[in-house]
Amino acid sequence: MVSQTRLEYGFIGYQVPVFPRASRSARVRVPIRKKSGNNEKHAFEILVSVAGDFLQEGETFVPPNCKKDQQNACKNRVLKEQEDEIQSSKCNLSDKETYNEKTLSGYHQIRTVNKFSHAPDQFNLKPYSSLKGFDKLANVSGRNANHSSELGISSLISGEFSVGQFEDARAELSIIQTVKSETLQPTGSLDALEMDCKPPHYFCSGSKTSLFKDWTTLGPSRRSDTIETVSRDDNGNYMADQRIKNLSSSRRWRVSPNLNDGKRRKIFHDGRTSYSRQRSKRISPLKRRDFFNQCRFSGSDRGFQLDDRFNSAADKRVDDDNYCAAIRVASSVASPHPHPGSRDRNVKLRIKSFKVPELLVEIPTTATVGSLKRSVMEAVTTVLGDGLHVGILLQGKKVRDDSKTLIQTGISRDGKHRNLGFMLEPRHAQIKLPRCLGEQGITSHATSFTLDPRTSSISLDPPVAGCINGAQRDHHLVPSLPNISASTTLPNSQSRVSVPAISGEALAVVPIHHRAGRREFVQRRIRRPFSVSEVEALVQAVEKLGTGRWRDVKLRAFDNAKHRTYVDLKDKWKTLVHTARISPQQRRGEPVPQELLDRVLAVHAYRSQQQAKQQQLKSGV
DNA sequence: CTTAGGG
DNA sequence: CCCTAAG
Repeated sequence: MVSQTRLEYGFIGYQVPVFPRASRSARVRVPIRKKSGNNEKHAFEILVSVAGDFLQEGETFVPPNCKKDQQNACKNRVLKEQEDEIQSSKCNLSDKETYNEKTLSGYHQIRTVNKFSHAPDQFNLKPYSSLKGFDKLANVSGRNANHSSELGISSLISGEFSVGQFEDARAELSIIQTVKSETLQPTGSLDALEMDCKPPHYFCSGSKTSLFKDWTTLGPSRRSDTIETVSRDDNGNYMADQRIKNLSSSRRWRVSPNLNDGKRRKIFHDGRTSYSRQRSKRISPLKRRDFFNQCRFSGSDRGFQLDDRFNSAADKRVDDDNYCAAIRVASSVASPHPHPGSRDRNVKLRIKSFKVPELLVEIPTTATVGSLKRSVMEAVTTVLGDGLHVGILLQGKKVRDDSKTLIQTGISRDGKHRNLGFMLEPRHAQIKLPRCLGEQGITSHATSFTLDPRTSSISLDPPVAGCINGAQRDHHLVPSLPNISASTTLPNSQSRVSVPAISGEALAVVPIHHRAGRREFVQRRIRRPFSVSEVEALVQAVEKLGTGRWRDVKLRAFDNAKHRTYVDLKDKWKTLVHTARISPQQRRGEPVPQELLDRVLAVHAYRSQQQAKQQQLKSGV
């Protein structure tokens, strides 16, 4: 039985950011920046650069421990050659076929030469159905502000999206063994989306280590949608990087769409219900921890300030919330005479940007491109449709009272520097779920799905079912309820189940500072059994270096295997020793040649002996 | 960040 | 593979 190789894709295109996988190993960020010239050309560059974030199994790579500037230099070299390649191939970017072929193949070659192994995994989501609602979204007026914007957002979200990607991705799929999504989208980085009564535009964002300094659009647009670019300053980039660093692990909203019926779910409605029910059925004890981890929920007072042009203390306060989508109102242009008492004046709010939570798609290599597209589609719609509500952020503070007027809250005054923000937040709170209570952090829908290549069906990932399911019962309560998770006040996650001696009343009013000590959940790495040749390499290295120098072993024998950390190697050695000791009948997986196992035992025995001697010496002296 | 071990 | 105490 051949184990299924799977791909992990991250997405950043249309406001679907990718966050770094949690890992202790170094991660390279991908670059993208704005240029104001030929958008299609840029699209290509971006794709190339984005591809740089995906490492292909079995190929060499820049060692994690290599100096950062070395890495960058390396990357730049790749990029340079890449660009040269483009020039020489004279690929016509306006011709989609040519564009795809040239760029991908060209890039592939170059990166191989340069020991970079990447796969193009950039997707851009293209709204191609009616964009009704954008007008509503753009113009929010009077006391209906909340309602209006929610309408607009809902319309936007409910709109149909197609998933654009390379046409020849199929070929790539067959080549790529595994793709890791790397950091593409730092938390809170600028995701400006101009939505001024226009269709959404495509863009991606970069980070400090970007090869490109600015923003640009992503991918050729099938439609004649306007493409705009939004720039961000270097300082913003830097800050974004800092944030990412602090996060140090990925936060994903994993999506578990149910595609078995082949029908498109209705966002915000029936889909949600049927969803959770099915998920809850599939929860397995195996994933209990993940389940717990994913129980965390986004408090209603979190959000992003995405637009660097609005940098402020308030921005910093919320900037590492990358679960919530946020909408930034660029300017609230009130009437020329903003009298406090003039209630019938309208306020025009222009939403500058918002952010969609991260999502992760896991899909077998044998899946078709079509199914991949479908997967992404489902992932996106599921995340978006799983229930969001709109939060209002005024000068960094959450406006909870829905009954206040804009004037009362100050939203209508002085449109220019009001720092008004909208947040798209998960609808469901976890507050009624004791098991989730102590969990730090947020996240209401963290789900995942896998796609079966044969049936093209998407299976739901068990872990998250229960919490979401449970939470949904309470989703009406959420928007103005204080988040009582009180997690940050608890010593640690040990208090997860049994809440310490804090009265319920106290809990209810404990202010939440989610970002402090909040933990992300992390996608468990894909299991990748060691091949015989890997075992061979490992044994050889250990024979040479001995046990206890796993970093050196890594460098020596697995330097080009990005997915094998020294901890992995140490663990593998441990299991090898175990395997060597048990009877062959008890062994599982690909059989390891007895010869290797003998060597394992020999080395192990020798090292143990040495260690014992050391101990004796110590105690003797 | 690495090691070493338990889970 | 994950998690983490220790160094």
